Amino acid sequence: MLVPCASLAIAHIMIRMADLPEKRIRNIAELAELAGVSPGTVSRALSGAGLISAKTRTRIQELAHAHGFTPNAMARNLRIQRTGAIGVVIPLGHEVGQHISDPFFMTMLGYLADALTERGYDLLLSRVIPQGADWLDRIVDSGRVDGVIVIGQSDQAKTLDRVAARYRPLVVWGGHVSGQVHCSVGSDNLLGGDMATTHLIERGCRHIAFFGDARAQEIAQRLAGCRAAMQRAGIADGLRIFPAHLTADDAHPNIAVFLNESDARPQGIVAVSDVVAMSALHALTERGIAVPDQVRVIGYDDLPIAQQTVPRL
Amino acid sequence: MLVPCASLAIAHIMIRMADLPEKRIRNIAELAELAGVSPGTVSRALSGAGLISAKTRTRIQELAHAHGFTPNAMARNLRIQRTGAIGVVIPLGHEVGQHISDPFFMTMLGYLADALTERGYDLLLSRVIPQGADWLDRIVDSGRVDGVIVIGQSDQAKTLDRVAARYRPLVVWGGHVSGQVHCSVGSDNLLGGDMATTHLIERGCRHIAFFGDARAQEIAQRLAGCRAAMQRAGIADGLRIFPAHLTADDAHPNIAVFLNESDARPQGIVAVSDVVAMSALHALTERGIAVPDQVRVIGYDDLPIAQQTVPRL
DNA sequence: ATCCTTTCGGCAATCGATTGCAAGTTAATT
DNA sequence: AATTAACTTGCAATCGATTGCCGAAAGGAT
Repeated sequence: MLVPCASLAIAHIMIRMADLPEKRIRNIAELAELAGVSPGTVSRALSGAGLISAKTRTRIQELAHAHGFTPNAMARNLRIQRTGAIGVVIPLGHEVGQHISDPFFMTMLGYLADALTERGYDLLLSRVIPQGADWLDRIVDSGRVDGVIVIGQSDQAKTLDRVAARYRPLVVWGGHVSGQVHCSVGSDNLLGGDMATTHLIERGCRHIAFFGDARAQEIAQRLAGCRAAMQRAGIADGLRIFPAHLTADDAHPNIAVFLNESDARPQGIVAVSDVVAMSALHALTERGIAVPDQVRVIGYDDLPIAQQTVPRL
Repeated sequence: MLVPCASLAIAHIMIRMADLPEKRIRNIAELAELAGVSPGTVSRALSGAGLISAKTRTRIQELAHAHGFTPNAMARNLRIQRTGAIGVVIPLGHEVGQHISDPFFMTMLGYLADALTERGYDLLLSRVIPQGADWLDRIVDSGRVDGVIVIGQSDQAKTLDRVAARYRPLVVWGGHVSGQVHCSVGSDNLLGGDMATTHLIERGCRHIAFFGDARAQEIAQRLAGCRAAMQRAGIADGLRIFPAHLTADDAHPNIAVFLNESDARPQGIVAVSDVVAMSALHALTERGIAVPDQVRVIGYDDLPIAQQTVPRL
């Protein structure tokens, strides 16, 4: 006999539901029914500005609060065509092994998160490995974000330009080249590379090693700045370039190998990022090479963590 | 005469639109009209598994691709009640000044982002300063995420328990206390605190300083472990506690002040996190105190950045 | 007491995609 | 050739909230 069992179970459920301090309200319509008004009225009561009497509003708001009801944000987003979220995209084009846990990204992300959440935006993070040309279109057209921040141009300048031509709330962290369509924010890589190199030259370095993979636009610009400074000092042939990757694990052995080539040991190292610089520091101290007495090292990003190394960068 | 101007302008616009390789398709219905089928068919063609003939599918897919059309993810999410995003929440209850840019959060976030994006999930990040009891309800009921990860219990154990009782896809990074309702993942803080302290005791430390604010549950547990180890060694009165905050800026002067109290300088420092430990290292080296010869320091999190300090933690 | 002005709240369309059901078309079998 | 089976595709409801428009009710003025 199934029927008695079923009704017993149902009765049980009903009792348990009655035990609960409140029945769970799932949408505006249910709350409207409970309050004896129409869904539209509930919407106006909860979302603020609509024309509605003060007492109806407070009554409905209290009811909503008592039942722990929060209107579904996605339905709202769909209707008003606004999400309150900014997409942060990290394209890993030239460095497939690089992870978001890289200190540079994390620092960037941290500051972005602070700034955005302080302004009431949420942050939708995607790490993409660009394959095909529509990776950015998918994010931009997904309707899930009000704007997009791309961290690093990687090797995707063409895609960025194409999307930027039709989608305005797009900002790219990275270098700037004349003629580019997309809006980019970032440091002056050319000048930075120049400054770093000049700094080393002024301190007597003649042989300088540049650690970094010039396929990414930003890095290429830093290298160009570095070259310019060397040329100005008339020691353009003292520059050696090592395509160190941006991950610490990768950079470290790379640097170690290089240091073993004893001929023409550089007196200065320009590292393309602080992570690489720290990796270099490490390799140097392991071999008992004094920094900065024998070899000077200069990094780039000025990450907070770089302040904690001994010796400091 | 406005009319000719207007029509000229319109003609101009139309010409420019014709110049474009394709007209922009904004939704499934427009693409359906273009393809001469119904919206439902387009949906089936693009979303994969539906019953539809192979040639209609490829035809529509090519059309969609040619026009750079991507279906609106939010509408889809609303309908299928799934978002493909996991909410990561950082409640800053006891430490209002703490930012996401704190290295511990960043490291956590980095690994989470790697793991989630590798599994096809996006990551919706919110930093909340809990006020009122419904901060977590708002996130959980917003309908924007399929699950929530809370990083750190802060002082919100009650709220976490209440929400966990009705919402299952909720995981909290933090300590575990018997009787708690919410599911937590984390290190064994009690054991960790014990191990760190024992390590120092074994190396001859009798006076030990604990740096950390015990209001947060995790930290309280680490302190308890520390106490236990001291008691076991019969030197329970050698422990001093300093409520250092979790930010480096805050911890540093705190520690400096403490070190100036020359009486009973500790031989060992148990720092509640690596950031605090690094801060302590800093303050010590600034004063020319040898680590680990005069004072030993031990941290907690084992962040990658902690490997880069000299001396190592 | 009647008329006019304001304010309140309900109805229904809308945002864009998904999907069960049924109708229509084609292929297969007897 | 007729009947059945198997596919395709269209129709329309649905997810949950927002909002323009219109009728109803309340308040004020004469």
